[in-house]
Amino acid sequence: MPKEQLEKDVKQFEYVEKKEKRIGLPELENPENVVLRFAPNPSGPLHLGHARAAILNDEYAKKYKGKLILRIEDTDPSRVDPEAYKMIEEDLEWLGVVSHEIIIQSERLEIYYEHAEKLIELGYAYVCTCESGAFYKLRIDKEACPCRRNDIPKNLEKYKKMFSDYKEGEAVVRLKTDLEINDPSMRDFPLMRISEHPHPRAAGKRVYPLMNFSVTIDDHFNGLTHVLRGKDHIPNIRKQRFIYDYFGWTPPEYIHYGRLKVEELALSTSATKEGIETGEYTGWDDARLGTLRAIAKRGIQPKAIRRAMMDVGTKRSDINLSWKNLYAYNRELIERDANRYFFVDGPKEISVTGAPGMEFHALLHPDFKDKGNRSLGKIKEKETVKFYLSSSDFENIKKGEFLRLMEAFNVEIVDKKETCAEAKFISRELEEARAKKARLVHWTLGDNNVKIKVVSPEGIINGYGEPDLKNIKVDEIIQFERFGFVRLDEITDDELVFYFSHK
RNA sequence: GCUCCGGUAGUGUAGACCGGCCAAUCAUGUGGGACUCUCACUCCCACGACUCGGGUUCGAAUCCCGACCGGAGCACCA
Repeated sequence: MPKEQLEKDVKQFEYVEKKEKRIGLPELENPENVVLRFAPNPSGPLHLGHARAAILNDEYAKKYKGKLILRIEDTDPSRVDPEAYKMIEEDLEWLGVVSHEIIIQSERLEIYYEHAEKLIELGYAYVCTCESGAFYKLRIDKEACPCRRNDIPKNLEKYKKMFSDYKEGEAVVRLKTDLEINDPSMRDFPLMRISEHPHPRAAGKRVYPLMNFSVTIDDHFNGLTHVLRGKDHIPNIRKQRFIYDYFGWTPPEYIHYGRLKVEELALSTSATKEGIETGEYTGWDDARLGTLRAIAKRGIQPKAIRRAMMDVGTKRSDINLSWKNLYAYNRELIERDANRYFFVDGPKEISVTGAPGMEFHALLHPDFKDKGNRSLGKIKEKETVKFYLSSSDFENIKKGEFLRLMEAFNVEIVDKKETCAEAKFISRELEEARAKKARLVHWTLGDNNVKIKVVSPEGIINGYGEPDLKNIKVDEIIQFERFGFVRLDEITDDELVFYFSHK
């Protein structure tokens, strides 16, 4: 026996073996020719909750060199937002999720029709024209409705009429399950229904499959090997199982993850939509929302989200995702690329006398000198110079205080009023400020600055920024020193509009 | 109410299947300190958890039972 093999065998019996640390996602059960799917319903753009399903599916597809199908589940015409199809694809692209195939259920209605008919022909399904309340009552008592007793030709005839005669709510196709099942919703659950609501992509159609039916048909015909979805779908395994069995198909492996809540955030698409309509939110990308487009606008990197979702994994228990963790991952990604600038929030004037003429410079990034300098402006000798301080710094200063204007000089506060203060020049040396443990504050010049607006989830912050801010480009992420990271979203005629990322 | 599922530090996570190496991992956070012309970065130190009660066992975070807490489902939505 070769030495290598021997070592391997010995290792198997060592208890140390099982303590090897798992990295990344848990292994899949039967990972051969893996086919997965991400199946959102197109009622709006994707949010953080969707990101979990999308990313985890993507990671598994990559891990096993499998295939990921994007399946758009648009079989409830009343909940379809025509814009959503495009938005979902954009959001996935931003996330870096690669789908190898796109399936839109409203384009596959004929397949569902055909299979519903097949189930009727086989005697496994029937068309039920009972009033829904009446059926509900019978079902509670585990009793069959009159339609269940109809023969196959009769059912086929009624099925045809669903496409022409019956109105919405008048007929459904039901699967014959078992009236004795303890969960009433399992008993002869519906497969197809009529909706007269116009479908933006399936004009003229009025018969639609219900979720459990279309999902089963598609999972089967698309060769799904593994299904990763929220635990709210657990009961559906049982329902779908009936369909698999009637057709003689084998169901895929299922993995169900728990509910994901995000601190102080409502992820619900329908509630968001309502908020947009009433004007409470500015749009799908409102900074307060958990949509991916809102998060992107705030300069959060897709990789930060991916890492957070990998962290979270596929556990069954519910979790509460913390923004702090997400921000920490994001900071790690953007820190070294984010150049530094001064921005004063809620500017308050401070006039300084006796300063020498000088030019102010600072590094674009304190850890990378080769990135070069930025110019903070210049002043002339003996001029009374006006500076702005942020309102929080202004509030803290006291008369007689020794203060360091960062990258400039040291001053002493001579007088302080409600909205402005006067100071006199003392010295230029930073060391002196350090020795006196003086406060170091950032500033902008009174006459050479850029108007700035920062949009944050908490509201809008106005102020002034240093002149070199004119050089940055839309989409660039920078750090306003002692304020936080921001992303430039828009340059308007008179101001720069930033979105706040995090501290 | 009925039927399922879950509970490890503030948050997320590893360990659980196969009990001992776990006075419990890693990340984030928080507190303190060093560095720094930022409240960012970096470095150091500290803090902080097996929901509870029984049982099995020489030994339980891990197995069993119960309680409590949390969640999901109980649609002609997905």
